Amino acid sequence: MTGLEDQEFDFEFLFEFNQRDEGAAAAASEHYGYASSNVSPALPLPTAHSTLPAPCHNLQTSTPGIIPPADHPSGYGAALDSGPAGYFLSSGHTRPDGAPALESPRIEITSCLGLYHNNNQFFHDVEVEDVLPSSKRSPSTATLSLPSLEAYRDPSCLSPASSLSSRSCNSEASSYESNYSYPYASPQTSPWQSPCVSPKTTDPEEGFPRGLGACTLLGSPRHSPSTSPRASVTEESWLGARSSRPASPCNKRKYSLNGRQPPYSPHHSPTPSPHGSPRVSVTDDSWLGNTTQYTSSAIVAAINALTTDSSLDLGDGVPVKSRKTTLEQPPSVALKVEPVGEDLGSPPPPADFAPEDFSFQHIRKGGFCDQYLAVPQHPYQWAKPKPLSPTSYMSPTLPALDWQLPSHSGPYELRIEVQPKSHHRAHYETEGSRGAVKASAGGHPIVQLHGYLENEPLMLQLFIGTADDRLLRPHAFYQVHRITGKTVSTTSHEAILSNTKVLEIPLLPENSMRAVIDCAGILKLRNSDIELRKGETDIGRKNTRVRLVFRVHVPQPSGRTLSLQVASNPIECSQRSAQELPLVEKQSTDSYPVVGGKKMVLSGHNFLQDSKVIFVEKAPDGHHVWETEAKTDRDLCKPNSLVVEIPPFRNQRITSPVHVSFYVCNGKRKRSQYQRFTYLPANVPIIKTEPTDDYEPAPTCGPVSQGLSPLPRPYYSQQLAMPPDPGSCLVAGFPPCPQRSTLMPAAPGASPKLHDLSPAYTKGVASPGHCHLGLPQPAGEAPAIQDVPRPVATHPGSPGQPPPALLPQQVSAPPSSSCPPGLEHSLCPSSPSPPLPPAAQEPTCLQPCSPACPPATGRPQHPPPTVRRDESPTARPRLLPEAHEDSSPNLAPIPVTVKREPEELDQLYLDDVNEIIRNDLSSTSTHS
DNA sequence: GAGCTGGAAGGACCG
DNA sequence: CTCGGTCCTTCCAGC
Repeated sequence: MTGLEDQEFDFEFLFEFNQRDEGAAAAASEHYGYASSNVSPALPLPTAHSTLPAPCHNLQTSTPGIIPPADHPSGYGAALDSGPAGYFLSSGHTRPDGAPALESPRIEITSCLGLYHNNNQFFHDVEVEDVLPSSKRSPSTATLSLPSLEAYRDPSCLSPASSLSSRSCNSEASSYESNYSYPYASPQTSPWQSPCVSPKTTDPEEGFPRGLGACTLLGSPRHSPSTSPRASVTEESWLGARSSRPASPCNKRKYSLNGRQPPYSPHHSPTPSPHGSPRVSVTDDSWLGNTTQYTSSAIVAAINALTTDSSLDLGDGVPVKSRKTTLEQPPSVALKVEPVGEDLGSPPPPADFAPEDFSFQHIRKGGFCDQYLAVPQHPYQWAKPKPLSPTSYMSPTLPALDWQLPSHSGPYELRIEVQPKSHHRAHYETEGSRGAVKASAGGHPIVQLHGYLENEPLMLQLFIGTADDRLLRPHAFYQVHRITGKTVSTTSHEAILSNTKVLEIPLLPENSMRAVIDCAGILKLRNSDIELRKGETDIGRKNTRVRLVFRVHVPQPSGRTLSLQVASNPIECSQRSAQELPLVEKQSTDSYPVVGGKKMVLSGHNFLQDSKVIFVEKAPDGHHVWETEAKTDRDLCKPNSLVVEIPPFRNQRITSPVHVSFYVCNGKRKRSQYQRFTYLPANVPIIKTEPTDDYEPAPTCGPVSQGLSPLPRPYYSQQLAMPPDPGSCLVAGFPPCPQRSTLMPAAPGASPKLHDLSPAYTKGVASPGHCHLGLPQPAGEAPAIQDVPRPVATHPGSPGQPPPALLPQQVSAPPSSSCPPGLEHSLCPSSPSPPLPPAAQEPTCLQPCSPACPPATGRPQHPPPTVRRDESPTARPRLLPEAHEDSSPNLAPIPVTVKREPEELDQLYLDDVNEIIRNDLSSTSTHS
C-alpha cells in the first residue's frame, strides 16, 4: 500500500493538454509583446519542442527504459524533438476511426511518469512515428491541448473564476472535465500493459488514450504486467477508493462524485486509481515488466489502442455528463474562441489572449466546460500547429516543466537572492487574491541570473512546483497567480504551459538580470477538481506545500538554449498548516561525520519545546531504513529556532557520504518536511564523491554512466549515499543512470534498462548531489537548508516510488549515453528541436538529462520492488540487504529498521494512499 | 471600492 | 456505525 500511495502521488500525471504550446506560445508571445522581442532572441523557442509537455520530461527520464535507447536516445529530447506534443498527442493522432485523433485537441495527459516515459520515448517514437503519419503529428500540433485545460493542470481552473460558480458549473464541469480530460489514463494504461486490452478505451470515459497511452506505459507498469491496468488498479482501486476514500489517493470529495458523475468507471479513471496512476505502476516491478512487455507487438497494440482512443477521447471517453456538457457547450465552444488559442491551434492564435485570460477565461467564463467540448469539434484545428512565439517557453526546445534542471551551469547561475516566506496562504478562486508571496524579512523574493553578460533581456519563468520528496514538478493543486496593482513593480505575463500557469517576468541586463518577484500570488485549486482529472494521481489533501520554481533559458552561441532552474524553499500554503506545522527553513549544518554529537541549529517556524527531530534514512523505495530521534535542547528552543544534537549514524563505517533526512515533529500529524542531511565518513572530513559508491550523481553525469551501469549496487546504499559533491552534480543534472541499474536488479524481470529507470529519478538524485536538478536549490541563501525538498529526493520515493517508475523511462537507454551527451540528445536532440548546444554543457543536458539520467543522483528511488511495500509501516528493523551494506561496503550494516515512509508529502494521505497502493501491489506483485 | 488579510463556519474526510 | 479530530473550502469582516 504505502508504496502505492507514494506512487500515486508520484505518479502524478501531468495532463497536459497540450495545447499546443506552440499556439499558446505564440499567443503568449503575442500577448507579451515585451517579451517577445527581446526575449525571444534569447529564448529558444523554436522549434518544436514545444512544449512538450513537461510531463514528459520526468517521464522521460524514466521512461527511457522502455524505449530502446537507441530509438530515442533522448527520451526527452525525443519528445521534444519529435515534436513535443507530437509525441504525446501525436500518438493519438489517428484514430482507428480514421479520424485523426490528433487533430482533436488532445489532451494529453501525461503522467509524469507515463507521459514521460511513454510519451516521450516510447510513445513517441514508436507510436508517433510509426503510427502517425507524419502528417498527423504535426510537430507542433502534435499535442494539442485543450486550451482551457491547459491552463492549469486542472481544469479545475474551472472554477477559476468564481467561487460561486465554481462549484456549480465549473466545479462540476470541471470535475467532469477533469475526468475526461484526463481520461487518458485508463486507456493508456491498458494498452501498454496489455496491449490488447487497452484499446478499449472504448470507455467513453477513458477518453484520451493517447496521452494515456503514453502514460499508460508508464503507468501500467505499476499495474504490473499481470493485471490489466484497468482491472487491477483501475476499477478496484477506483471503486474502492471512491467509496470510502476516493479511490485515488485522492480524496475526492464525495460531493463531487455525487453530483457529478459518479463513478467514473474504473476504467476511466484508470488513472485515478492509484494504481493506474503511472507512478504507481511504474514502480518497480510493474515497470520492468511493463517495459519489457512493451514489445513491439505490444506497442503496436497499444498504439492502436491509443489511436483509437484518441478519437474516442473526446467523444467517447468523456463521461456522460461530460459529454453532455460538451454537447451542450458546443455552441459555446464555438463561442469561446479559445481565447488562448492554444487549444485551437489553428485558430488564430489569439494573439490576444493574454495568458491569463486565456487560460482562465474559458474556464471561468464557463468556457471551460465548453472547451472540453469544443475540443472534439475542432480537432483539426488543433492539429494545426501554431507558430511558436518567441516567447518561449513554449518553444519546443524548452524543457518540460517537470524536468529537473540545474541552477547553474558554466558561468551562469540562477539564484534566489531572497527566499519567499515559508508560509503564504493561497487563495481559492472563490476568494480574492491574498496578495503576492512575500519574503520572510519583508519585501518580496528576488531572483537573479548571474554570469549573463549579454545585452539581451531574458524571460524568467515562474511556476508553482511541488515541495515533496519527489522530483520537482508543477504542483497540481496550486498555480501561480499574477498580482497586479499599485504595489506591483514587476511586470509579468501569464502563460500556460502544459496545464501549468507560468508567470513570465523579464530579466533585464539593466537590472543586472535581477527581478523582484512581487507579482506572484498563489492560487489554490480545489482538490476535488484536480483529483478528478483523469490521470491525476496526486492527492490534494494535505499536499499544501509548494515551491516557487524559476527558470530561465539562456541562448547559447551554438543556437541551443541553456535552461536553468531554481526552486525556492518550501512554502506552506494552507491556512492551518502555516500556524501549526513546524517548518524548517534553515539548518546550520547540512553534513557531519557519522559520529554525530554536533549541535545543529534549525531555523524556521512553529517549533515547540516538545518538538522532536527525527533523523531518517530512507531506502530508495521510501522505506525507512533507519530512524532515530535526535536530542533537542529544550532550553534553547524558540518558536523560530531549535537546537538539536546530530545523532550518530547507524553505520559508523561508511566510506562515502550518506544522505539522510530529518524532520521536526510537533505531534502525530504535525511534521515538517524532510530536510536533508548528509553523514560523512568518520575519518574523512571531506568526501569526494566517487561515483562508484553510491549513487552519486557524478557518475552518472559523467560520461560513463550511462545508464545502466552495471553496478548493481544495493539500492539503498546507493541511494543513501550521496555524493557530496554537488559540483559533480552539474552534470548532475543527470544522474547517472547507473544507479538505477542497481536498482533495477531488483526488479524482477526488468531488463537492465528498466533498472536504470529507477535511477532516473532525477530528483532523488539531485538532492544529494545537489544536482539541483530537480531540487531547486535554494538560492544562495540556504541552499542546503532548503532542501526541504531534497529530503524528498531522498526518497523520492516514499511516495517516491513513483519515481522509480519514472526511472524506467529514463532508463531508457539512451541515457546511457547519457547523461551528458545522451541527455542532450534525448532532450533536444533529437530531431527537431535543436539540440542544445553542447556548449550548454551540462545545462544543456539538463533538460535532457533529467530525463535521462535523473536517476542518478540521488536517491534513487526506485524502490526495490522487493522490499518496498510490504513492509509494514511501522518501523521494523530490517536490514536492507544489499543496499545497506553497500553504503558501507564492507561493514555490516547495522540493522536497520525499515519503515515505510508515508508521510513525506502529506503524510497522512499519502499514507493512506500508499497503503492502498501497497495493498494492491502486494497482491499483485510477486516479489516479496 | 477593490484588494488583501485574518478568522472562522460548515461540511467532508479519516481514523 | 458513531465520534472526535483534521482538513478543505467558502464566507465574513476589517483594514
